[in-house]
Amino acid sequence: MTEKFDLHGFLPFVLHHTSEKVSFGFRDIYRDRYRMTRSEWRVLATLGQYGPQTATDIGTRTGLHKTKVSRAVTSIEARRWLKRQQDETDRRIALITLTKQGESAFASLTEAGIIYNKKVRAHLGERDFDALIDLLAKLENM
Amino acid sequence: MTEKFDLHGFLPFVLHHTSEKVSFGFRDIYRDRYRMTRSEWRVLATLGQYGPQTATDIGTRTGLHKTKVSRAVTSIEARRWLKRQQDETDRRIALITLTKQGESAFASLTEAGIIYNKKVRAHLGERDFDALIDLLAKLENM
DNA sequence: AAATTATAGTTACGTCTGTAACTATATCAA
DNA sequence: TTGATATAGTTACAGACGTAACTATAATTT
Repeated sequence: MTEKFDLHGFLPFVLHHTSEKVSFGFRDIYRDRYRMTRSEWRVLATLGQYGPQTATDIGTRTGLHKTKVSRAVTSIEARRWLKRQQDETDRRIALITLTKQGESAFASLTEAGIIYNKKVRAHLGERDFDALIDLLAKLENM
Repeated sequence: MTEKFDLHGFLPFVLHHTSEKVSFGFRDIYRDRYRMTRSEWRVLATLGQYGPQTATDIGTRTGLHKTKVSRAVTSIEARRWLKRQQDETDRRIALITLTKQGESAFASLTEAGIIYNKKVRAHLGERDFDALIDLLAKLENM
């Protein structure tokens, strides 16, 4: 007896669909306001939230591939939103730090992010929203 | 008083990160077995699950942009995994149907999909897994 | 110390994607 | 009926991405 496959219960499919849908609304904001890609936004947000760190740290925290991180860092650097300073004792790595302009772009986007997130939370209901966040966090630690 | 932004509670960010992580494992399967892209797999899966339908239907069900659907359909057609037959009364649309080869690729991948999904379900726990699926479904209908 | 292996990060190349413009057909309005 | 608008789907172009190969440096092994 073979089991039946059901797309609605297939997590990679459902998760991706929902993720894209939820991301759209906020993507418009950072794209229209600053012409940023998703990778760039994710790198900026990680630097804003966790402070100065290496490219590898950013990759670990965002789940972005190191080439995406590298390209995003290069392009954000070109806007003067971050600076790199090479580590003296290990010259392979560099500490990446947001500039004041970078911090202020981050502040501007997080302000919009909080509003956006509230909308989603209201739509879904606070209880369900919080439960969802918890479940996703649990899933990330697999 | 300004609220503090927290990436861990920001749904677009968390959702995308988790989605990519969960998708990786299964992506390897359809990529290595058939050299398919994610869009192609999603189109194939939708045709397999819901049967013959138009490109617009596929787009609605997958959330894929119509250009992605168009390209995926063209490339799956080139493998002889689907056929299109133009509607007689509305010649803008075509009904897309899997061939036997398409059905058998779908069967092969869903078999692997069921196994993969079970692993994730076991990891997360059945109760949590089912709760997560329900919450995502609720979110999709926003 | 020299050779080997591992890690951080970048780059080249081909593929995939997003946007906008386009073709073709159908529907609606005057 | 004609003209205007809407819908289905494709395509061109530029930009983003994934893979693998690469450079540079550090750590480990012999």
